[in-house]
This record gives sequence, C-alpha cells and structure tokens, in this order.
Amino acid sequence: MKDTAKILKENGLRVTPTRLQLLDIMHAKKEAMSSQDLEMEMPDADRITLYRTLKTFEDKGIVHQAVDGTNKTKYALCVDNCDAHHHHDNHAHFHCARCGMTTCVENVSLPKMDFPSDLVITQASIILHGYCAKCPSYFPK
Amino acid sequence: MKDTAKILKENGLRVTPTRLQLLDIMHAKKEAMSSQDLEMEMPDADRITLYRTLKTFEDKGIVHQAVDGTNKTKYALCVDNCDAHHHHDNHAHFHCARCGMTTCVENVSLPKMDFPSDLVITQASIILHGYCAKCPSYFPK
DNA sequence: CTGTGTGCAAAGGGTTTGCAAGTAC
DNA sequence: GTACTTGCAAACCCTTTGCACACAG
Repeated sequence: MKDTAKILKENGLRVTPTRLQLLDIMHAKKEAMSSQDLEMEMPDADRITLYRTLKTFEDKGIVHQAVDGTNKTKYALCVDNCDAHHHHDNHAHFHCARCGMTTCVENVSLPKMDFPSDLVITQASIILHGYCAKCPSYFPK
Repeated sequence: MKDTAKILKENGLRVTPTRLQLLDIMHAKKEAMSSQDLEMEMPDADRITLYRTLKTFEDKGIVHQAVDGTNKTKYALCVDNCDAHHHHDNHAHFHCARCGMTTCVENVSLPKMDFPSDLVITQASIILHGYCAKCPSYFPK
C-alpha cells in the first residue's frame, strides 16, 4: 500500500483519488500552501472538495494551518506528533516577502522568555519575515 | 489642537470626524481590533469608510496589522518608530483563546536564534496563545 | 449494501472598487 | 475652488452549506 494511502487508512478516512493527490502534492512541496496554491496544482479537483478535504485533514491532525502574517490560510503537513486533539506546531514559519513562499523552519525553537505573569501561555509561534534563498534581498546588509 | 488631530496633520491627512474617532478609540483600547470590532465601536461610521481609513492609516504608518493566528486582520496603533516605509512591529502579540482579545506584549523581545543561513530575516514576530488575566484557564497548571 | 465522499449550485461574510456628492483647507 | 473624503451600490474574492449522485469498503 502506498504511504499516502496508509496515512488515510490510519485516520479512518476512505482512500480517494483527490485525497491521495492532495497528500502527494503537500508531501512533494515542502512549503505551506494556500487553497489557491493547491487549486492550481490540482486543476481537475473540485474547489469545494478541496476545502472539505483540507478541513477533514485538519480535524484528523494530518495537516495544520501555518500562520505567516499574510492573512491567507496556508496548510502544511503535520509532523508526527500531531493528533486530532492537539496540534504541536511549535516550529517557526518563514515567509518570503518577495515570492510569497512559506516554509516551516524546524530548527528554530522558542527560547525561554519572560512573559507577563498574568497571562497563561499555552503555545507560542514564531513568524520570520525576509527573503528566501531564491530571492535577492531588497535591502542587502 | 488635539493630539489625534496632530497625528493626522503630521501625516498629511485631513482632519475628519471619522478619523479622529477611529484614532481615539484605538488609543483608548489597548487591544488590537478587527474591522468588526471597530465597526461596533463606531455605529455611526460607514463600514467602507472604516476600511479605507484603516488602509490609509496603515500606509502612513499610523497603525499596523497585528497577526494573532486567527486569520482575522486586526489593527493596532504603531509605536513611534514606525513610518510609512518601514514598520517596526517587533513586539509579541498575545491572543486569548477564550475571549479572543489580542494585545501587544511590549516586554517580550525576540531572543537571538540560529536561523538557517540561506534566509535573510528582516523581521520576526512572536504570537503567544493562551488565556488572559480575565479568562480562567481551561487547563490549570 | 451502507455510509462516506464528491460535485454542483447557491448562499454567506469580509473586503475592494466606481462614482457622485460632500467637506477640509 | 480644488483636492481629498465620504457614502452608497455593486462587484469580488474566499469559504461554507445543502442536497443529490457516486463511490469505497
């Protein structure tokens, strides 16, 4: 059985062409993708089905939303330790100001900080803005 | 001249009731506010004018968008060192999972981290999720 | 066969645009 | 008076919902 199919089965989901293709694409592209990005990659798929599939995957903990400061909902595959009840999306997200690409940056973890004592912090995310390796910087140092 | 009016003049904007009221409200509330929040605070103002005013303020560097992970655009007054060309919104944003309130947390600065060397980082933001002082935690420690 | 998944149409919500009337300066 | 602002209507996304048909198991 293909890996992608296995992921679906493990989550109690039926194996359909659209779901397989969506998983394949998200696995191939390392970037976080918006619905529109995915729509362009999957011209044959129905847009509504795409929305529903993404929501289903999100509920099952297969994908998570990646916030990159653009106010566009983007999705990325979850790492292994996510499940339906709790997302562990503690890595940083990098957003390129030029090409708009968003990637997960695994090696940046949140350092210890002094939070205001009246706040209960359950999760912290980091968004990095800048220019990716393929895009020249507008403001070279 | 009122302070709020001065801000407008300094940015080459005409002093109008809507703009004064918007600035007053955002100054009074310390929280980051969405268009809908502002609309409720300003029942007399036209929604479209509100959108345009926010965009104008953003262009002039008077307000900035505060990303809090909710995919809702929220706005907050800029600190002094913002200008039209460059926002310096390096403080953290806290979002309460219960009441939805978003505030700027001034005292949390981004510690030094090891970023991937092929990325040029121009700005880093921190989003803190949790429960504010007014909201009891769902998961008490 | 049974329940899940899909596709189409339509509705919903937030945001932007065009244009004429109103207003700050 | 002139240019900037506003207000209304309409358009424009993006996303969700309803429902009948199709398909995986």
